[in-house]
Amino acid sequence: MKRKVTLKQIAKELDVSISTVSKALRNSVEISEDTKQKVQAFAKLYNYKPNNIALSLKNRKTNTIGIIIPEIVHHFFSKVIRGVELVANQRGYNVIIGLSNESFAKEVINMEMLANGSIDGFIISLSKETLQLQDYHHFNETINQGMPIVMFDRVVNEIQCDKVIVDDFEGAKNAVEKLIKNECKHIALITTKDYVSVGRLRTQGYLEALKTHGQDLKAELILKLDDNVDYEVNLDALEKEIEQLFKSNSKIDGIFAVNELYALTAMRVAGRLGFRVPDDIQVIGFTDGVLSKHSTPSLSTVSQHAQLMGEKAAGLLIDKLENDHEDETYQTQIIASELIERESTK
Amino acid sequence: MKRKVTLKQIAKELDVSISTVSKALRNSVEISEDTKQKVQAFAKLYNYKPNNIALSLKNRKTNTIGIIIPEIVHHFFSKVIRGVELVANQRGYNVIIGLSNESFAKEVINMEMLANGSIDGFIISLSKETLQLQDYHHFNETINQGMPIVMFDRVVNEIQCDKVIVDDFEGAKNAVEKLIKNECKHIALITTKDYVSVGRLRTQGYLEALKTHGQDLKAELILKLDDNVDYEVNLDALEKEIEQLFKSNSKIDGIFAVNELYALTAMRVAGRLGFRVPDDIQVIGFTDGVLSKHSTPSLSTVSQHAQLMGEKAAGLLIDKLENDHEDETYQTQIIASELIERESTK
DNA sequence: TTGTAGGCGTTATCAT
DNA sequence: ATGATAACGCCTACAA
Repeated sequence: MKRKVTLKQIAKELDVSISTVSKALRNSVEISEDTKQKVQAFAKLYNYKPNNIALSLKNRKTNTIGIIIPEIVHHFFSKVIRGVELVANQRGYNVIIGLSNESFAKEVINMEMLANGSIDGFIISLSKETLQLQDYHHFNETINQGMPIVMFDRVVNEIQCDKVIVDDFEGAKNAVEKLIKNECKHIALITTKDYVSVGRLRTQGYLEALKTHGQDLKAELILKLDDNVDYEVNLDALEKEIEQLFKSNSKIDGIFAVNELYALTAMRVAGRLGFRVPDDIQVIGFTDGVLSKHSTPSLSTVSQHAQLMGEKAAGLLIDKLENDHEDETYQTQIIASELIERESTK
Repeated sequence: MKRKVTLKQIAKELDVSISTVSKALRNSVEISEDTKQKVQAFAKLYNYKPNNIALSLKNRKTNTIGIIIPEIVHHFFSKVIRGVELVANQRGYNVIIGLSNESFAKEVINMEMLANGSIDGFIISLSKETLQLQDYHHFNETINQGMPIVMFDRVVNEIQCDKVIVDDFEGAKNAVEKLIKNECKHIALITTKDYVSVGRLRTQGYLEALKTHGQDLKAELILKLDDNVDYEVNLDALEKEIEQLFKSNSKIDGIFAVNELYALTAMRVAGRLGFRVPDDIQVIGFTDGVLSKHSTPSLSTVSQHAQLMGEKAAGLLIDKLENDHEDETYQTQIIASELIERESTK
């Protein structure tokens, strides 16, 4: 077992100084052809590669970016990671991941762990708990220490940094307008409580669409669910809630749901109650998930272009990292959402 | 903007030496209570945290593990990552990801990038291209340099290292036996070409089950698909292949498919051809995916316990990293698969 | 053309 | 009780 070879070892073997080796390997004109040959041949033979850690310490630059997300077993987030990784790799960066698991404490710990020199900058989507607590001190501290942050999707005004978001408001509005155009007169909304920023914006889009098209807002058509309940493991509860919605509003002919699970469950419950999708009820969800495409009927959705978000976020971060003149201006890039029509709408 | 504070700066401010500060912060008995108080208070005030990179260089240990996988937008792999991250974090490690995107070249590049000091060890699942080329030099080189590797799921005998696999053979055999017990007489197999190790093992499990129960092996019941075609974006092609299978064997009453997509597509095609699942045809897939649970009818599957695989892999790796006495013995942990019965079987 | 020295931030060993 | 020094691996300004 041959350990990784260092400059020092090469220098010793060839009986020259460390700096000669270093220069020879970087093809410096200071070094004679002869020595260069010798050194380079030896280095190649022993497969010399500079030690990243030493370089990081010397250059005070790790060429690594940290991404903190609430959950990884989730299509949206894994697509974002793919985008981040793609751009990061192209530009010579590694990606280190931290999962907050929707917990404020884990988010803080993860960030502190990485902020101590391990990475050059963060890409982050806030945990639900952080959104509820509205405690953003760890972000501001990180930024104050000169470490740039790019936030995506779940962002918040209180933090001054670059952001990448999807146009939740417009996306929702378009979706609901589509339903209106398809002659839905009683469009229900299945959303989350307002502290989840994206849920709030999508709700606003729904309201705006109704208003624009002169449809009355009926409170009983709006179902606000507690996003802290894990309905994925507690499907029955979700179904009950939605069933309730249908029962108290027999005229519902359209549904806009702010995520995939709500939308699919709504379709299922509708089917069970004897409604036909899309004939009796049309449904649109808001998601990048796989289930929509494979469900029967397949679900029309507002796509968030998750991978693109990741690419943009990585691009913004690396631009900032590589721009010396500390740009103290922050931008928010808005990714256009896209309505993908499938079988659940006419 | 206050940059991260270092020992040096604290020493300067308090007019003591760097080593005094270092010792004081680690509560060394060598240092007077007085000085300790002063130093610790100051450190706390300026939120001093040791620089990870400097520690890594000094200790020749990064406390970071690298995970190289073919794809991240995939339930199985993201669950594995979650498991790895969970254990890694518990034991004080970070996780850095590299995506091979099923490409041999990217796998090699990613590994070389990380092997130069950035991490202490690897967790890897081979890319399809690597499996085809059967070129494993990069793994052996890494191992030779003293960097431990743990492989999971897509493993290969040629590489000597710890491994975590699911019992593909047994899992497949059990699934097919379930179909046999449910009185299927003509069980089709939808699988991949043999170079994908897991595909091969699952195929063998199918064959074994038939043999054990005295069912004849009929070549026309086996559909071997080219796993290089991305059927996810080319669903039509997949449907055609499967339709062909049905058409040439009108008596098929059971299907075992080695992944989720094949199984779901088979169900859909079966439905379209007028068969009813599970009454006319029973179907079992092999996967940890979400689609199975949410499809109609929901799909019975062999679960791989992906997260557990990740946890085990991380545990094995960290054990090896923290055991000085270079254990030159390697173990292969086999995770028991589990047949999850849903609506696609009786 | 080659080598020396200093520094990135930390800790450990060995003086004082 | 405190401090100087060396080392981890690398690079580079400056000597020789």
